[in-house]
Amino acid sequence: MGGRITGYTANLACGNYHSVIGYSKATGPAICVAILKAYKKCFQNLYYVEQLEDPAIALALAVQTTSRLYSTSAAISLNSQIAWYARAGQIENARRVFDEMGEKNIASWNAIIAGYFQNNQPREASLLFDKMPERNTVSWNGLISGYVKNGMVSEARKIFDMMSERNVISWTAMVRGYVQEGMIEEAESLFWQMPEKNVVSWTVMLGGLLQEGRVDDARRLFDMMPEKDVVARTNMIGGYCQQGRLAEAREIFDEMPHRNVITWTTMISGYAQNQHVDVARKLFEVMPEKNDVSWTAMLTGYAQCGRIDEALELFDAMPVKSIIACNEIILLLGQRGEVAKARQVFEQMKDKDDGIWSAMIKVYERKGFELEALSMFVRMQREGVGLNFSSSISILSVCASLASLDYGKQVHAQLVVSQFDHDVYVASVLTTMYVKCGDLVKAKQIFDRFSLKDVVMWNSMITGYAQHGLGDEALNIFHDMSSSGVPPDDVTFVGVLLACSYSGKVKQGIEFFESMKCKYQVEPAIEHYACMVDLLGRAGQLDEAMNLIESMPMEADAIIWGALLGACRIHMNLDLAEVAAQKLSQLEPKNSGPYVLLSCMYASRGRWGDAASVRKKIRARGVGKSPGCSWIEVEKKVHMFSCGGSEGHSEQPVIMKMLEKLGGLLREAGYCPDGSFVLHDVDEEEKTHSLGYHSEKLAVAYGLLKLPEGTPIRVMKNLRVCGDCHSAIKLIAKITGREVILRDANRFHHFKDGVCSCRDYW
DNA sequence: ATAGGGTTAG
Repeated sequence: MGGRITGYTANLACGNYHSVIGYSKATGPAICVAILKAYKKCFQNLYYVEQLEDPAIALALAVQTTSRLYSTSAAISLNSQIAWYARAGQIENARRVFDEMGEKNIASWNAIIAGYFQNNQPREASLLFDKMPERNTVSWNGLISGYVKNGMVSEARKIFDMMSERNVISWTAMVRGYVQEGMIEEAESLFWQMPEKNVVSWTVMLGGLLQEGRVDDARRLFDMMPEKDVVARTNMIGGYCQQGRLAEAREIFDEMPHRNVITWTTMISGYAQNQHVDVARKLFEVMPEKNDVSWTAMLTGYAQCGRIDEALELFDAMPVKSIIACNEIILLLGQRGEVAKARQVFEQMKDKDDGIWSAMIKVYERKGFELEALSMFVRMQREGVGLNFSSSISILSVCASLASLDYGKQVHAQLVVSQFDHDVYVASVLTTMYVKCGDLVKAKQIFDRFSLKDVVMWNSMITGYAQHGLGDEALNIFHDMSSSGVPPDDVTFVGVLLACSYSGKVKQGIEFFESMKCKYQVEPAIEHYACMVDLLGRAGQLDEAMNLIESMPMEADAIIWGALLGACRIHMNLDLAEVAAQKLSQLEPKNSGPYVLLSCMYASRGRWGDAASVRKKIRARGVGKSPGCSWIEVEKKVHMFSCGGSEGHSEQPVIMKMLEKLGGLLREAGYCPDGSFVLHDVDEEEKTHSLGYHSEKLAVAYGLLKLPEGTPIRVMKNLRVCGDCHSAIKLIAKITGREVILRDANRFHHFKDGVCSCRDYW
């Protein structure tokens, strides 16, 4: 029987799985487990074999498959069952087997203790260790490695010192512990003290040096090794690859007597990560055996150098789609804007980790599918998936752009529980969220709690104050930032310039703009020019603004022309407005907004002929408003408005579909639209108002009028309020005597008694 | 089999 076990091991190592199965004629319980492992490798494209978490099911499968061929009966020992359950993360089941078993030997105790360590319960493990009737070296070593796994190196060292008889494994585990904590000197000194070393100990030390980036030291150690096996060589290859020293890596690779999957994968990923994807692909094609890790390595190689089509092709061909590969593909598809496809990959995954959820949410957030992102968040809550660092940041950004304070607070609460809120970056995003939702007090509270602020933190507060027109407060923060020693970056100056712009500090703004380059070494980017155009324009210096646009080192974009157009509206400069509107219509052919605005300007001057000719231009281009819908949130009740659709209601079904979808999302998100749903088809409105009303905004205004008296109106989706809508809301605020706070893409508008208090509204 | 080493991502 012993001989057969050796045969099995050798065959397993060489990948001759069918030979392994051939040995099962004379099988015992231990062998049966081995067969299963062989099966797992052999049938790796059978997903359920990979998924076996229950030894009972695994056993049934083994008996079924093997007995069909060789009439095998088998059992898995109770000790193995303990380990099996523990590996699968089912520590309760492991404990049940342990508690129910009649006679426990040392191995049973060792197994359950190791299980608790694996499942990150070091305290329970050490309690059990104290209760053990007798201990052997395996028990002591298990304790060392258990503590190391849980990052408790000093505890491990105590045990190590306490042991009366240490073997190579005890020493190696301890060295590994120091390596893991980056305590490389301690690791080295212990390593050289070892009374006896084997390949594994050498490899652990080698890995430690490589982890520190000391490749040449590692190579010296490597050359000193009395024997080198696959693992040691693979380790060395990986080290060279990480430094981009591919030639040296390849030399070791070529000289190796045996290579396994991991060796090949290491080499392939080395090439892929160093801009040699095609070389990697050639190796990938010839490698004798691939697993999902090799496929994933190849895939990420393509992904990282932007060869998306090849990455997708590889993904489709993958027999087992690893979580990592799915993650990569979801992000890639997202970048490409193929959001629905990304969602499909997401839904098809059998088990999702928290990273996958954040990837999907990130895609939605980046691509502007805010409601979908929120709906994913709600689904996460329902399925008990906690927020992690990345998903909480995405959700907070979504809350910020929807001005959804309710969800924002929910996320905040969870961040407090998980203590992620101690992180400066998270806190910065949190601050931004409160700012965008209009809660400046809360934002400032969070901001003040951090004594060590980073740039992002400073920026979010400066920009926050600036966006609310609190120029002096913003500049005060900038002043504090300067004295704190954190150097400002490009974002800081966007905030500073905005602050100057919104509070009319023209001279100061120009000074900041000039000093950012010479004093702070921040090169002005297009955003800064946009701020300056805005600043000069608002102040009525339209020619200066135009001169700046013409002298810019880069081509002006839609934001810049939009800023100029806005300024023209304030100061009624029709000539420049024509220029700006024309540029805008070139840059954004589908956006009819600029021409609508222009026609309004002519109309307000009584120049009906010009207004009509501009509207003709809009029609000639065939641009209608794209169908869309918008919602407002009033005391947890949702009011929805449809808008757009070209003339003749041709897109009405599309809109209705969108509304249905939106309604589903909102219902799922915990709103109760039934009974408080207001659907407005605004095309009707549009007919009665001959001039270019922005129907969506008008719908909102109309909706406000219909709200029950005394209803507090808090926050809206970020609408861009255009002139006509503005007067409508103003009028309604006067009629109803109700206070309305409305968030624009740029700032807050405050309507009371028919007066709007936002300073620089055009 | 119960203790020690290597590969894929944010």
